[in-house]
Amino acid sequence: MDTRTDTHQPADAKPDPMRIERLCIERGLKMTGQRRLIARVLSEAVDHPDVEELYRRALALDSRVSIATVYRTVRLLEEKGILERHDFGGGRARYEATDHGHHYHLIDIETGKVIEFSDAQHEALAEAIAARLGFRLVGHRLELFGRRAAPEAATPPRRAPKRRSGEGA
Amino acid sequence: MDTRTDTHQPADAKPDPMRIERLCIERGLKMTGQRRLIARVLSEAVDHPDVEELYRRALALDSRVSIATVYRTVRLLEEKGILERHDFGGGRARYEATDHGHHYHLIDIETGKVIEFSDAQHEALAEAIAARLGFRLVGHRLELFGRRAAPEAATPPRRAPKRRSGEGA
DNA sequence: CTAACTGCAAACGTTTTGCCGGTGA
DNA sequence: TCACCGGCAAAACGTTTGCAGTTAG
Repeated sequence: MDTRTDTHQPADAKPDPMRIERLCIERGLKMTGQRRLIARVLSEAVDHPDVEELYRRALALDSRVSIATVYRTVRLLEEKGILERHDFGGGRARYEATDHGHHYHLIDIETGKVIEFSDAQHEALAEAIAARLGFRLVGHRLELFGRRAAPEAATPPRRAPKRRSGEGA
Repeated sequence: MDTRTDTHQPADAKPDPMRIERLCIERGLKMTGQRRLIARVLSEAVDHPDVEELYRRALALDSRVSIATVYRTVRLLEEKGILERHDFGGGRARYEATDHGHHYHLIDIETGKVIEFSDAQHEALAEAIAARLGFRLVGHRLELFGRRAAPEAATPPRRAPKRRSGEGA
Protein backbone atom coordinates (compact mmCIF):
# COMPACT_ATOMS: atom_id res chain seq x y z
CA MET A 1 0.00 0.00 0.00
CA ASP A 2 1.23 3.49 0.70
CA THR A 3 4.92 3.95 1.11
CA ARG A 4 4.63 7.51 2.27
CA THR A 5 3.98 8.94 5.66
CA ASP A 6 0.29 9.35 6.09
CA THR A 7 -1.35 11.48 8.74
CA HIS A 8 -4.78 10.67 10.03
CA GLN A 9 -5.78 12.53 13.13
CA PRO A 10 -9.15 14.18 13.70
CA ALA A 11 -9.68 13.46 10.03
CA ASP A 12 -11.95 10.49 10.59
CA ALA A 13 -13.85 11.85 13.59
CA LYS A 14 -14.93 8.46 15.02
CA PRO A 15 -18.19 8.16 13.15
CA ASP A 16 -19.76 5.45 15.27
CA PRO A 17 -20.60 6.32 18.89
CA MET A 18 -21.47 2.71 19.65
CA ARG A 19 -18.49 0.92 18.23
CA ILE A 20 -16.95 0.10 21.59
CA GLU A 21 -20.24 -0.98 23.10
CA ARG A 22 -20.78 -3.36 20.23
CA LEU A 23 -17.35 -4.84 20.76
CA CYS A 24 -18.06 -5.26 24.46
CA ILE A 25 -21.19 -7.23 23.72
CA GLU A 26 -19.37 -9.34 21.19
CA ARG A 27 -16.88 -10.32 23.88
CA GLY A 28 -19.66 -11.15 26.29
CA LEU A 29 -19.34 -8.24 28.70
CA LYS A 30 -22.30 -7.21 30.80
CA MET A 31 -23.45 -3.82 29.62
CA THR A 32 -24.23 -1.75 32.67
CA GLY A 33 -25.03 1.93 32.61
CA GLN A 34 -21.54 3.05 33.49
CA ARG A 35 -19.98 0.62 31.08
CA ARG A 36 -22.11 1.97 28.30
CA LEU A 37 -21.24 5.50 29.34
CA ILE A 38 -17.53 4.88 29.33
CA ALA A 39 -17.79 2.99 26.07
CA ARG A 40 -19.47 5.96 24.50
CA VAL A 41 -16.87 8.40 25.77
CA LEU A 42 -14.19 6.14 24.34
CA SER A 43 -15.95 5.75 21.03
CA GLU A 44 -16.21 9.49 20.67
CA ALA A 45 -12.64 10.27 21.65
CA VAL A 46 -10.42 11.32 18.80
CA ASP A 47 -7.42 11.82 21.05
CA HIS A 48 -5.50 9.78 23.65
CA PRO A 49 -7.15 10.56 26.99
CA ASP A 50 -5.85 9.35 30.32
CA VAL A 51 -8.12 7.89 32.99
CA GLU A 52 -8.78 11.19 34.70
CA GLU A 53 -9.79 12.76 31.44
CA LEU A 54 -12.11 9.86 30.64
CA TYR A 55 -13.59 10.17 34.10
CA ARG A 56 -14.14 13.88 33.58
CA ARG A 57 -15.86 13.34 30.24
CA ALA A 58 -18.01 10.56 31.64
CA LEU A 59 -19.04 12.65 34.63
CA ALA A 60 -20.13 15.42 32.33
CA LEU A 61 -22.68 13.06 30.81
CA ASP A 62 -23.80 11.23 33.91
CA SER A 63 -22.60 11.69 37.46
CA ARG A 64 -23.11 8.09 38.53
CA VAL A 65 -19.63 6.79 37.78
CA SER A 66 -16.65 6.42 40.02
CA ILE A 67 -13.07 6.68 38.90
CA ALA A 68 -12.50 3.13 40.12
CA THR A 69 -14.94 1.92 37.54
CA VAL A 70 -13.17 3.85 34.84
CA TYR A 71 -9.91 2.20 35.85
CA ARG A 72 -11.54 -1.21 35.94
CA THR A 73 -13.26 -0.75 32.61
CA VAL A 74 -10.24 0.57 30.84
CA ARG A 75 -8.17 -2.31 32.07
CA LEU A 76 -10.80 -4.82 31.12
CA LEU A 77 -11.12 -3.39 27.63
CA GLU A 78 -7.40 -3.47 27.22
CA GLU A 79 -7.32 -7.13 28.20
CA LYS A 80 -10.07 -7.79 25.66
CA GLY A 81 -8.00 -6.09 23.00
CA ILE A 82 -10.47 -3.27 22.54
CA LEU A 83 -8.21 -0.57 23.91
CA GLU A 84 -4.54 0.13 23.64
CA ARG A 85 -2.56 1.65 26.49
CA HIS A 86 0.24 4.08 25.80
CA ASP A 87 2.85 5.79 27.87
CA PHE A 88 3.80 9.11 26.37
CA GLY A 89 5.57 10.33 29.47
CA GLY A 90 3.85 12.38 32.13
CA GLY A 91 3.17 9.52 34.46
CA ARG A 92 -0.32 8.47 33.40
CA ALA A 93 -1.37 5.85 30.93
CA ARG A 94 -3.29 7.12 27.95
CA TYR A 95 -5.79 5.11 25.97
CA GLU A 96 -7.02 4.79 22.45
CA ALA A 97 -9.34 2.38 20.71
CA THR A 98 -7.69 -0.48 18.89
CA ASP A 99 -8.72 0.12 15.34
CA HIS A 100 -7.57 2.43 12.54
CA GLY A 101 -4.75 -0.09 12.01
CA HIS A 102 -1.07 0.14 12.84
CA HIS A 103 0.10 3.65 13.36
CA TYR A 104 2.74 5.55 15.21
CA HIS A 105 2.83 8.74 17.22
CA LEU A 106 4.55 12.04 16.97
CA ILE A 107 4.37 13.95 20.22
CA ASP A 108 4.63 17.72 20.01
CA ILE A 109 6.84 18.42 22.98
CA GLU A 110 5.61 22.00 23.25
CA THR A 111 1.94 21.17 23.56
CA GLY A 112 1.81 17.49 24.42
CA LYS A 113 -0.47 16.96 21.44
CA VAL A 114 -0.16 13.66 19.68
CA ILE A 115 -0.25 13.26 15.92
CA GLU A 116 -0.85 9.84 14.47
CA PHE A 117 0.74 8.63 11.31
CA SER A 118 1.50 5.44 9.54
CA ASP A 119 4.43 4.61 7.35
CA ALA A 120 4.73 1.40 5.44
CA GLN A 121 8.42 1.88 4.91
CA HIS A 122 9.01 1.95 8.63
CA GLU A 123 6.78 -1.04 9.14
CA ALA A 124 8.88 -3.08 6.75
CA LEU A 125 12.10 -1.84 8.26
CA ALA A 126 11.07 -2.88 11.76
CA GLU A 127 10.27 -6.34 10.51
CA ALA A 128 13.59 -6.58 8.72
CA ILE A 129 15.59 -5.45 11.74
CA ALA A 130 13.95 -7.98 14.02
CA ALA A 131 14.61 -10.76 11.54
CA ARG A 132 18.22 -9.65 11.22
CA LEU A 133 18.61 -9.97 14.99
CA GLY A 134 17.06 -13.41 14.98
CA PHE A 135 13.62 -12.51 16.29
CA ARG A 136 10.08 -12.80 15.13
CA LEU A 137 8.48 -9.40 15.54
CA VAL A 138 5.48 -9.48 17.83
CA GLY A 139 4.92 -5.76 18.21
CA HIS A 140 6.77 -2.52 17.98
CA ARG A 141 6.41 1.09 18.81
CA LEU A 142 7.83 4.17 17.21
CA GLU A 143 7.46 7.49 18.89
CA LEU A 144 8.82 10.73 17.56
CA PHE A 145 9.23 13.74 19.81
CA GLY A 146 9.39 16.96 17.90
CA ARG A 147 8.94 20.67 17.85
CA ARG A 148 6.85 22.37 15.19
CA ALA A 149 9.22 23.48 12.46
CA ALA A 150 10.31 27.12 12.14
CA PRO A 151 7.91 29.47 10.21
CA GLU A 152 5.35 30.97 12.59
CA ALA A 153 5.06 32.72 15.96
CA ALA A 154 6.21 30.32 18.65
CA THR A 155 3.66 28.65 20.91
CA PRO A 156 4.06 29.92 24.49
CA PRO A 157 6.38 27.78 26.66
CA ARG A 158 4.80 24.85 28.44
CA ARG A 159 5.40 23.80 32.03
CA ALA A 160 7.09 20.45 32.37
CA PRO A 161 4.74 17.52 32.96
CA LYS A 162 4.38 15.98 36.40
CA ARG A 163 7.61 14.04 35.81
CA ARG A 164 7.91 10.29 35.42
CA SER A 165 8.29 7.82 32.55
CA GLY A 166 10.68 7.61 29.63
CA GLU A 167 11.08 10.16 26.92
CA GLY A 168 12.92 9.17 23.79
CA ALA A 169 16.43 10.64 23.91
CA MET B 1 28.25 5.29 8.50
CA ASP B 2 26.69 1.85 8.71
CA THR B 3 23.42 1.28 6.97
CA ARG B 4 22.94 -2.13 8.51
CA THR B 5 21.49 -3.14 11.80
CA ASP B 6 24.26 -3.38 14.32
CA THR B 7 24.04 -5.12 17.65
CA HIS B 8 26.21 -4.03 20.52
CA GLN B 9 25.26 -5.40 23.87
CA PRO B 10 27.69 -6.66 26.50
CA ALA B 11 30.16 -6.44 23.65
CA ASP B 12 31.81 -3.25 24.89
CA ALA B 13 31.75 -4.05 28.62
CA LYS B 14 31.94 -0.45 29.86
CA PRO B 15 35.70 -0.14 30.04
CA ASP B 16 35.89 2.94 32.24
CA PRO B 17 34.61 2.63 35.83
CA MET B 18 34.96 6.36 36.36
CA ARG B 19 33.26 7.71 33.29
CA ILE B 20 30.13 8.84 35.09
CA GLU B 21 32.05 10.40 37.93
CA ARG B 22 34.07 12.39 35.46
CA LEU B 23 30.92 13.63 33.81
CA CYS B 24 29.49 14.61 37.18
CA ILE B 25 32.52 16.72 37.94
CA GLU B 26 32.41 18.28 34.51
CA ARG B 27 28.87 19.42 35.21
CA GLY B 28 29.89 20.80 38.57
CA LEU B 29 28.29 18.26 40.86
CA LYS B 30 29.65 17.82 44.33
CA MET B 31 31.23 14.39 44.58
CA THR B 32 30.22 12.82 47.84
CA GLY B 33 30.87 9.27 48.85
CA GLN B 34 27.44 7.99 47.88
CA ARG B 35 27.45 9.92 44.65
CA ARG B 36 30.76 8.35 43.72
CA LEU B 37 29.44 4.96 44.69
CA ILE B 38 26.34 5.24 42.57
CA ALA B 39 28.35 6.68 39.71
CA ARG B 40 30.59 3.68 39.82
CA VAL B 41 27.71 1.23 39.83
CA LEU B 42 26.27 3.03 36.85
CA SER B 43 29.56 3.09 35.00
CA GLU B 44 29.94 -0.62 35.44
CA ALA B 45 26.40 -1.55 34.43
CA VAL B 46 26.09 -3.16 31.04
CA ASP B 47 22.35 -3.59 31.36
CA HIS B 48 19.36 -1.40 32.15
CA PRO B 49 18.90 -1.57 35.92
CA ASP B 50 16.01 -0.03 37.80
CA VAL B 51 16.45 1.96 40.99
CA GLU B 52 16.06 -1.01 43.29
CA GLU B 53 18.68 -2.90 41.40
CA LEU B 54 21.07 0.05 41.53
CA TYR B 55 20.41 0.34 45.23
CA ARG B 56 21.13 -3.35 45.70
CA ARG B 57 24.40 -3.13 43.79
CA ALA B 58 25.45 -0.01 45.65
CA LEU B 59 24.66 -1.57 49.03
CA ALA B 60 26.83 -4.53 48.17
CA LEU B 61 29.79 -2.18 47.91
CA ASP B 62 29.02 0.15 50.78
CA SER B 63 26.07 0.07 53.13
CA ARG B 64 25.94 3.79 53.72
CA VAL B 65 23.45 4.70 51.01
CA SER B 66 19.72 5.10 51.17
CA ILE B 67 17.35 4.40 48.37
CA ALA B 68 16.21 8.01 48.50
CA THR B 69 19.69 9.05 47.48
CA VAL B 70 19.67 6.64 44.60
CA TYR B 71 16.41 8.13 43.43
CA ARG B 72 17.74 11.64 43.83
CA THR B 73 20.99 10.88 42.07
CA VAL B 74 19.44 9.07 39.20
CA ARG B 75 17.05 11.93 38.63
CA LEU B 76 19.81 14.49 38.88
CA LEU B 77 21.95 12.62 36.40
CA GLU B 78 19.08 12.35 34.03
CA GLU B 79 18.49 16.09 34.21
CA LYS B 80 22.17 16.62 33.49
CA GLY B 81 21.89 14.41 30.46
CA ILE B 82 24.20 11.77 31.87
CA LEU B 83 21.55 9.09 32.20
CA GLU B 84 18.60 8.07 30.13
CA ARG B 85 15.38 6.81 31.65
CA HIS B 86 13.41 4.09 29.95
CA ASP B 87 10.09 2.48 30.52
CA PHE B 88 10.04 -1.03 29.20
CA GLY B 89 6.85 -1.94 30.99
CA GLY B 90 6.81 -3.50 34.42
CA GLY B 91 6.15 -0.33 36.37
CA ARG B 92 9.65 0.85 37.17
CA ALA B 93 11.93 3.15 35.30
CA ARG B 94 15.17 1.64 34.09
CA TYR B 95 18.35 3.56 33.51
CA GLU B 96 21.30 3.51 31.23
CA ALA B 97 24.22 5.86 30.65
CA THR B 98 23.85 8.30 27.81
CA ASP B 99 26.70 7.36 25.56
CA HIS B 100 27.29 4.67 22.95
CA GLY B 101 25.28 6.94 20.61
CA HIS B 102 21.72 6.62 19.43
CA HIS B 103 20.42 3.13 19.68
CA TYR B 104 17.15 1.33 19.96
CA HIS B 105 15.86 -1.62 21.92
CA LEU B 106 14.50 -5.00 21.11
CA ILE B 107 12.78 -6.53 24.08
CA ASP B 108 12.60 -10.31 24.18
CA ILE B 109 9.07 -10.81 25.43
CA GLU B 110 9.87 -14.29 26.76
CA THR B 111 12.74 -13.28 28.99
CA GLY B 112 12.45 -9.50 29.37
CA LYS B 113 16.02 -9.17 28.14
CA VAL B 114 16.84 -6.07 26.20
CA ILE B 115 19.02 -6.10 23.14
CA GLU B 116 20.42 -2.85 21.87
CA PHE B 117 20.93 -2.08 18.26
CA SER B 118 21.44 0.86 16.00
CA ASP B 119 20.27 1.33 12.49
CA ALA B 120 21.20 4.29 10.36
CA GLN B 121 18.42 3.63 7.93
CA HIS B 122 15.84 3.94 10.66
CA GLU B 123 17.51 7.06 11.97
CA ALA B 124 17.21 8.75 8.59
CA LEU B 125 13.65 7.58 8.17
CA ALA B 126 12.57 9.01 11.51
CA GLU B 127 14.07 12.35 10.57
CA ALA B 128 12.34 12.29 7.21
CA ILE B 129 8.96 11.43 8.65
CA ALA B 130 9.12 14.23 11.18
CA ALA B 131 10.07 16.71 8.49
CA ARG B 132 7.26 15.46 6.31
CA LEU B 133 4.82 16.19 9.13
CA GLY B 134 6.25 19.66 9.64
CA PHE B 135 8.29 18.99 12.75
CA ARG B 136 11.89 19.25 13.78
CA LEU B 137 12.84 15.94 15.38
CA VAL B 138 14.02 16.36 18.96
CA GLY B 139 14.09 12.73 19.99
CA HIS B 140 12.58 9.44 19.10
CA ARG B 141 12.27 5.96 20.37
CA LEU B 142 11.88 2.70 18.57
CA GLU B 143 11.14 -0.41 20.52
CA LEU B 144 10.69 -3.81 19.03
CA PHE B 145 9.01 -6.59 20.95
CA GLY B 146 9.88 -9.99 19.66
CA ARG B 147 10.19 -13.65 20.28
CA ARG B 148 13.37 -15.52 19.50
CA ALA B 149 12.92 -17.06 16.04
CA ALA B 150 12.24 -20.77 15.61
CA PRO B 151 15.32 -23.13 15.72
CA GLU B 152 16.07 -24.19 19.31
CA ALA B 153 14.39 -25.43 22.48
CA ALA B 154 12.06 -22.73 23.71
CA THR B 155 12.92 -20.72 26.82
CA PRO B 156 10.55 -21.61 29.70
CA PRO B 157 7.44 -19.37 29.87
CA ARG B 158 7.77 -16.22 31.94
CA ARG B 159 5.19 -14.83 34.37
CA ALA B 160 3.68 -11.54 33.30
CA PRO B 161 5.32 -8.45 34.82
CA LYS B 162 3.64 -6.53 37.65
CA ARG B 163 1.31 -4.89 35.14
CA ARG B 164 1.48 -1.23 34.16
CA SER B 165 2.79 0.83 31.28
CA GLY B 166 2.46 0.59 27.52
CA GLU B 167 3.50 -2.32 25.43
CA GLY B 168 3.86 -1.84 21.70
CA ALA B 169 0.82 -3.16 19.88
C1' DC C 1 -31.00 -16.65 40.54
C1' DT C 2 -26.33 -15.44 40.53
C1' DA C 3 -22.07 -14.17 38.41
C1' DA C 4 -20.62 -10.03 37.16
C1' DC C 5 -20.67 -5.47 38.35
C1' DT C 6 -20.22 -0.90 41.19
C1' DG C 7 -18.88 2.62 44.82
C1' DC C 8 -16.26 3.54 48.53
C1' DA C 9 -12.32 3.79 51.01
C1' DA C 10 -8.30 1.61 52.15
C1' DA C 11 -4.07 -0.48 50.30
C1' DC C 12 -0.47 -0.63 46.91
C1' DG C 13 4.22 0.13 44.85
C1' DT C 14 7.01 3.56 43.06
C1' DT C 15 8.82 7.94 43.47
C1' DT C 16 9.26 12.50 45.70
C1' DT C 17 9.91 15.54 49.61
C1' DG C 18 10.34 18.12 54.30
C1' DC C 19 13.19 18.32 57.87
C1' DC C 20 17.59 18.79 59.68
C1' DG C 21 21.94 17.41 60.84
C1' DG C 22 26.34 16.64 57.70
C1' DT C 23 30.12 17.77 54.37
C1' DG C 24 32.75 18.93 50.04
C1' DA C 25 34.68 22.81 47.71
C1' DT D 1 32.15 29.17 55.33
C1' DC D 2 27.78 27.59 53.33
C1' DA D 3 25.35 25.86 49.48
C1' DC D 4 24.72 21.62 48.49
C1' DC D 5 23.90 16.91 50.18
C1' DG D 6 22.12 12.47 52.64
C1' DG D 7 19.14 9.80 55.80
C1' DC D 8 14.80 9.12 57.52
C1' DA D 9 10.08 8.86 57.54
C1' DA D 10 6.09 10.77 55.70
C1' DA D 11 3.64 12.20 51.63
C1' DA D 12 2.25 12.01 46.95
C1' DC D 13 1.23 9.83 42.81
C1' DG D 14 -1.40 6.82 39.74
C1' DT D 15 -3.54 2.58 40.22
C1' DT D 16 -5.60 -1.66 42.32
C1' DT D 17 -8.52 -4.12 45.55
C1' DG D 18 -11.63 -5.90 49.60
C1' DC D 19 -15.98 -5.38 50.93
C1' DA D 20 -20.88 -5.19 50.64
C1' DG D 21 -24.65 -3.95 48.12
C1' DT D 22 -26.71 -3.84 43.01
C1' DT D 23 -27.92 -5.53 38.51
C1' DA D 24 -27.75 -7.68 33.77
C1' DG D 25 -28.79 -11.72 31.60
